[in-house]
Formats: sequence, structure tokens, C-alpha cells
Amino acid sequence: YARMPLPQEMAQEPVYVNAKQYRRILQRRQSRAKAELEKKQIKSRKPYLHESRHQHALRRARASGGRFAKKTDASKGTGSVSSSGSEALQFNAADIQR
Amino acid sequence: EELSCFWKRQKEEILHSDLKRKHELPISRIRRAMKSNDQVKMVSAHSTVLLAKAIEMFILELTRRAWMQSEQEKRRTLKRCDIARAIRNEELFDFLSDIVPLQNYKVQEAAN
Amino acid sequence: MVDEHVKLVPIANVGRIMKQILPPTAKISKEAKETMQECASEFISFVTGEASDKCHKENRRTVNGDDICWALSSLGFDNYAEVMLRYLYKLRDFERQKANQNKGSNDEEDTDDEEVPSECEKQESATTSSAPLEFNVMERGCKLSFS
DNA sequence: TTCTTAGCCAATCACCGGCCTCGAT
DNA sequence: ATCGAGGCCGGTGATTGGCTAAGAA
Repeated sequence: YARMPLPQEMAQEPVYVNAKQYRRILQRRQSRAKAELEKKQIKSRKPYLHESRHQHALRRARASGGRFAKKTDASKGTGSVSSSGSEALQFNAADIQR
Repeated sequence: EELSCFWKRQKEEILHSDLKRKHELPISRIRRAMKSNDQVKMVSAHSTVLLAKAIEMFILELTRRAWMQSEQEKRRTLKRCDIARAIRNEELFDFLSDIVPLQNYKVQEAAN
Repeated sequence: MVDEHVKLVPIANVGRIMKQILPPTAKISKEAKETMQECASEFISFVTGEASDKCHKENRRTVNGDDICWALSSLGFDNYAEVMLRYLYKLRDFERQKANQNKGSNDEEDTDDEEVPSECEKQESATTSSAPLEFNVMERGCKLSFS
């Protein structure tokens, strides 16, 4: 089918694109260039999106395999006061799958 | 061959889909993305739902074509380069050639 | 500064959709999911821009479903346009059913109007026909036909 | 072979969708 | 009349990391 050559900023061989998309591709290039110029930072993915969710994940109980474990009554009781020395390992069904 | 089967399935799924069922993609997010273009002022409820469905099908098709690249390389993990080559092989996806460069994408990442 | 991430569809949804057409044993790299996420965003801007331009040309201020279908077809996504047009008809039909039901319950007084017999599954009239489809608003001849 | 990495798990909380009012057309 | 923006609210699913097999290299 019909393909249109895109204007090439670098010294390369011309790249051909779908003729039906040609105009829109150019407009999008211009739009993205403008957005990048005024926003001046778009790249770089953050390791996580929300600090609260990050902290939540770090705080959660985990099974021995590193997976998230179900919340147990024991873990719920030990909130602030270190009264009960319940340091026992928590086992659940997923833990002893093997 | 395989693509005609894909679109035939899509037609039937659309025809028999339950409209009350919750969408795969959040409608409000699609609406915000559409309005991020300040040329766009008002957006009808239908257009948002339609675009959400279209995106769903777009992801399905591109993923399927990318997986064919993975199979060609005898891999069982879909990688970024598979998507890049799938884009290169289908002129319908030419609009993504800037977004997913085929070569130098690792170099570009290292430059940042 | 509005977060750039609100323009991206949630990555968990993208990954779930991708898995739908892959073999159950297939795996997807994190990079591939992120790439697909960015491609989806570009797809939104690409199609919406085309639809928006058409609206501006016709002095309309609201992007509607027909504009999306037309934009898809205009950009070469004819398969998408065909499916989405049928979905649009189904959507409109569904909302008419809902409106009729609300009207029927609102003023229960009905003298000659009976209950709507066709529930939902049998919408054969226009949407299922094998005749060529046309857009409501056509700038130039823009027809799609089935295979 | 060595070594990178994607799936696995589920609890919080950001946000999605369903309301409402108001203004445009 | 209808139909969307914007605001509010309650319910909820996307977000999230440690370990290790799967598999890329």
C-alpha cells in the first residue's frame, strides 16, 4: 500500500510510514516535542508511584518464600506496645506447600 | 489466516459482551488522557467507552504479534524488542515507531 | 505539574489484557508491560487527536462515538472501526432500553404501550445485519463491509 | 553453564464509578 | 428537552517487594 517518507532530522535513509497516518504522526511528533519542551522532564520511571503503598508493602507480613502472607490476629495485636514476645514464625498453608 | 480468526473472535465477543460488566480499563483514566490534549474540550460518555474497548483490542493485537516474535526467537518471555519488531512488521503500527525504537533503545535508556 | 502517570492506563490492567491472548505458560517482562502501557497512551493521543480535529472542522465542541469510529477508520484501523461501530450501536440500543424502563417505572400509567418484549440478546435489526455499515457523519465516502 | 528476572502472594488507600447539581445547546 | 463538566462520597482493586524457580545469556 501507499507509504509516505517522513522528514528525517538526522542524516539517515528516509523512513516510510503508513500514508493514512502520515499527517497525524507528524502532528503528534510536534505535540510531543512541545510537551517535552515545556514540561522539560518526562522520562525516568519512578521505582514506585506512591510512598504510602511502598511503605505498606514493606510493612506487610511475608511468608518464608517472600510472598505476602495473610494477616493474622497475632500480627494485628502487636501494633505499638511490645508486650507479647510473640516472635514465633508464622506458618500458613502456602508456607508448607512442598 | 490467524488474524482473520482474531478479528472474528473480537466481533463475536463485542456482540455478546455484557454491557453491565465492569470494563477491563478504567473509563475515567481514558477520559483524562483524552482531555490531556487541550484541543479537546468536551468528551461524550460513549466515546470514552468506545476508545477503552479499542485500546483493549489494540493491546491484544500488538501483544499477539509481539508473541510471534518471541516464538521466532524460541523464547517463552515476551520482551520489549518483540514489541518493537512487531511494530516494524506491521505498517498499521507505524505511529508507534517513535515510541518504541527498534535499535538503540538500550543506549537511549543509558543516556538518561 | 500534574503527574505524567495519570495519562497512562494502570499497568496491572495492561498486563492482564496481555495475558488474555498469550499461552498460559507465557511470561511477560516488566519492560514489555511498560512499553505496552506507553503504546496504549500513544494510541489514545493518536486517535483522540484525529477525532478532535474532525470535531473542530465541523464546529462541534464534543467528541462523540462516531468521531472515534471515524478516526479509527481514517487512520487505517478499519477492523477496529467496524467492531467499535457495532459496539456503539449496541451501546445506544442498551441505553434506549434503560431509558424506556425508567420511563415505564416512573409513570406506571400505560394505556396502549406494552412492555418491551425484546430483552437484550436479540438485537438483530441493524447491528447484526450483514449489510455494509456506514457512519452517521461522513465527510467523504467512508464505507466498511464485512468479509 | 552463570546470572538476571518475572511470578507469586494479599492489605491498604488512591481512585474509580455512580450519584448530584448546574449550565450549555 | 438532553447531555457533559465538576464535585462529592463509598466501595474497591491496583499497587507493591522478597524470595526463588524459570529461563535469558
